[in-house]
Amino acid sequence: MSPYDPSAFPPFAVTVDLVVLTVRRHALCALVVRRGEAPFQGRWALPGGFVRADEDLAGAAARELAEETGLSAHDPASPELGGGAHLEQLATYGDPERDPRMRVVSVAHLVLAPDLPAPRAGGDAHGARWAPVEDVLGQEAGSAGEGDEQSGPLAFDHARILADGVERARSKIEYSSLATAFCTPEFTVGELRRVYEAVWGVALDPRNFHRKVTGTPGFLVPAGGTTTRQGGRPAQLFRAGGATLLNPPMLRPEI
Amino acid sequence: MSPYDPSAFPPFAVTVDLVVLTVRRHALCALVVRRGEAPFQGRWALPGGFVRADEDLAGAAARELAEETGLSAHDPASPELGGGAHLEQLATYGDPERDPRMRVVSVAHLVLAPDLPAPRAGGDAHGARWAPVEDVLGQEAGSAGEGDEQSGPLAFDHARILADGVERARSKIEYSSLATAFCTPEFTVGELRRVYEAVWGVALDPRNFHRKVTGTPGFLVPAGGTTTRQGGRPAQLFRAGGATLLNPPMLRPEI
DNA sequence: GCAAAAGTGTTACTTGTACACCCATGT
DNA sequence: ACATGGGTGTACAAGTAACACTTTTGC
Repeated sequence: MSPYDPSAFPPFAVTVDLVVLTVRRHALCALVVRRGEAPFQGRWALPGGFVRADEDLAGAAARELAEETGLSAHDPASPELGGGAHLEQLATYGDPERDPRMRVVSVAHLVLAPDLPAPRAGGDAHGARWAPVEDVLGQEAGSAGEGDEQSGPLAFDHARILADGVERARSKIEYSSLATAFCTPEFTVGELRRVYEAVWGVALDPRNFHRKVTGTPGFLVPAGGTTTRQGGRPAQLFRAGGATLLNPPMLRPEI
Repeated sequence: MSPYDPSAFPPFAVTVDLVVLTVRRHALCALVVRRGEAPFQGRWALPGGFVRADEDLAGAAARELAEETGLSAHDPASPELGGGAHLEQLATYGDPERDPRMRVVSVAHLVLAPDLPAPRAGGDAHGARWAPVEDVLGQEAGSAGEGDEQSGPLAFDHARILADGVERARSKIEYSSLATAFCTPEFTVGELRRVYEAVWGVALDPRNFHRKVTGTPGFLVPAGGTTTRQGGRPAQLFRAGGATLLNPPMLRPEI
């Protein structure tokens, strides 16, 4: 077979799968939908779907995201849309056996969103929920859940995709301002710190954290007001600044 | 269209493209091949080809690499094969217009290899060369070359893919031991330092660099002998140690 | 001897870390 | 008054940066 011969090539289906992460009740959670059809009927899976013939990969991911959650994506390449979630390509999964029916190559995308109302079951999903990643990726298969929420491990290779997405998020907030994507447009230093604590699963020193983020030029810009929504002394409100790279990085505590 | 409906999906061609990087004569170079057919006939492009129906993405990338260079890839997931090059997935490019003939989704892979003999033009490529990335990505279009080597910018969106691969390599050697993939199995501290200098395009302090890499446990292991192949006082030979993560990272000088 | 590259020592400075301590609100 | 979270000061440890200096080869 000659390279790029337009007439002879094996046909593939191309899909996008979404790792949608948020922070809820001090835990990192992922959006999962219940599958309505075989294979893996009744199992939880990542949201996703086919790429259409005329759309690019990021466009397909943004469309699926809107269909499943109502969120609008805000691709860093495109101009700012207020309130949009962060969207980036994660990796591509193309094992010949990953879908028992046919050859499917899936381009996984990572979405980081602020805490949202309960997800709406959009499109063809028969149910949707925010699953704590610790539960769905937990080593003890089938024992960690609260009961009826458990339906075995994720469908297809989605556990692997989710693990890769979580690892990407965990490492990327170290050296970028990505953690602000988990916050509402205006947030306090403490809220941002609780994001780091939930994503990393560690406790950070509030004093040193405050100095670090407020002392990095361009990372945070004061939004003007204060809030007491977390209790205690009123805290300054900030917005994400223009700086996307955090140098020196936020250090993740060992173990 | 229902998700995962095996009968109705738009057909895609899936290819792998390779960003093969090496360090030659103090410069970071990428492998490019001359296209033998339209479109972009006669232009330089990244090596690549179709994914076969029964192979996975990394397998297709390793096969193309062997066909174009004779190199064997050493996927970090699989056991160590002596002398293999580092191979990892880079990103996927799927703009509907990226290939004028049909819908092609390309899964780009990044390969880091030690300095090799002149590339052999394998398979269907009508020529192959190591192109300094500074030349092929240089801002001055058409002026930087030495003359006959120039044939305009890279075909398709390959300039973008190459830029992404170079950026990945530049950032990843900061916090991992990946730079050793550019070295022969046994190398000196000075040779490793020249890799960093070539990839980053900066000069590093030889004394501090030596302390940094030899003082990081597990990064380098003594191989036993010495060499004077770089002139001067004999230098100890090392192999890459088991440590893949470099903590604290090697700091890339500003600007 | 001289140049070149490999290593070691030392010092000044920057940054992270672990605290003690005070501030401003709700109850 | 007290609890809760916000924010500042400070001392110590650790790591970087910029050097001077010695070692061992080839020419």
